[in-house]
Amino acid sequence: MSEEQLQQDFALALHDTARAWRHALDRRLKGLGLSQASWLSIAYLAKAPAPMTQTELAHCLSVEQPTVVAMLDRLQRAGLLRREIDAHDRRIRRVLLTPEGIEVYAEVRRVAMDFRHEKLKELDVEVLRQITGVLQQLQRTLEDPIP
Amino acid sequence: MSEEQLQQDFALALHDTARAWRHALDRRLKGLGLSQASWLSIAYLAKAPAPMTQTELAHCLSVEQPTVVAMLDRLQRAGLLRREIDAHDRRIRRVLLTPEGIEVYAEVRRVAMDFRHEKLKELDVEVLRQITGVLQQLQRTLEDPIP
DNA sequence: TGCAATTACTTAGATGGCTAAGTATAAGAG
DNA sequence: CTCTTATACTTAGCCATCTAAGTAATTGCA
Repeated sequence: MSEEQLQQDFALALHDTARAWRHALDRRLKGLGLSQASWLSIAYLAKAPAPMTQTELAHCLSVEQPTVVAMLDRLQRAGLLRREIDAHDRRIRRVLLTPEGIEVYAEVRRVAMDFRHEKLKELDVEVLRQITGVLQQLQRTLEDPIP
Repeated sequence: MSEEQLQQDFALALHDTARAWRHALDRRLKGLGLSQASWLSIAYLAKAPAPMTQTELAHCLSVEQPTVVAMLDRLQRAGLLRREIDAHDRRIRRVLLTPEGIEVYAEVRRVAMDFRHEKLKELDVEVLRQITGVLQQLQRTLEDPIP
């Protein structure tokens, strides 16, 4: 197989596997009414030591601000969080999970952890570590603004 | 690092790297007015030995039929393809690239190939081969309807 | 042969991503 | 102190994906 063909296969496998992962996890989370993106938002909010701003959340998730706005709108409608205007800077909204949001996070966290374990347990730990490292390095290369 | 943490890091790296790849390639293709998904559709259509049906294209791309419908609507509006009702089965629309579509494919193919080479050339071929294999295997596991 | 089931495509409406442009507020330069 | 600039969020509008439900045409069984 030519190097060119291999590079094409890799690009396709990266794309398809990421989608298959998201899709399979979304199906698993469907009963809880949350998709992977929503869950990730809630996870970062739950783990933060203090209420985050929307911009901080956008950085954590590596998405743009309007994406966060829409996501929070949905989660707020679902009663899982609320926004509070910062006391010292009226431009800033701090995002807080509601008790219901905290509860949902606990359940979803377990489901996601089980899912990862179930899908990855067959893989050798060293292989997984190596692949993770290569992907992280590739990600940095891709985000390099030079290209 | 615990195995659990490693699995979490892998899941995140898979998701983020796939998005970074798509994003970087989309930026590169923007001058040509095509996103990665559009380009992939055109590539399959260009390489097919005979005009494909929309269902066949959906299978190639591993997406659902409505996704293909929307994609083809856009590409048709852009003048890159047309649909023709099959002579023997009036339910079927065969998709044909226009001369302009064929031209665009030739350009985009070169850009995508250069992009892949540029981003992956630093990686050892054997490592790339191994990762591709693991991702493909994982994808099959994820698509397994059992879970 | 005729109607039920299947198949191919479309429409409707949701999620999740983007860019570009708008609004409100704070910070800083002069 | 004022006016420009920068920051935080929102809105508007697009692309890509999904599921569910609808339409048109064919297949196939009784």
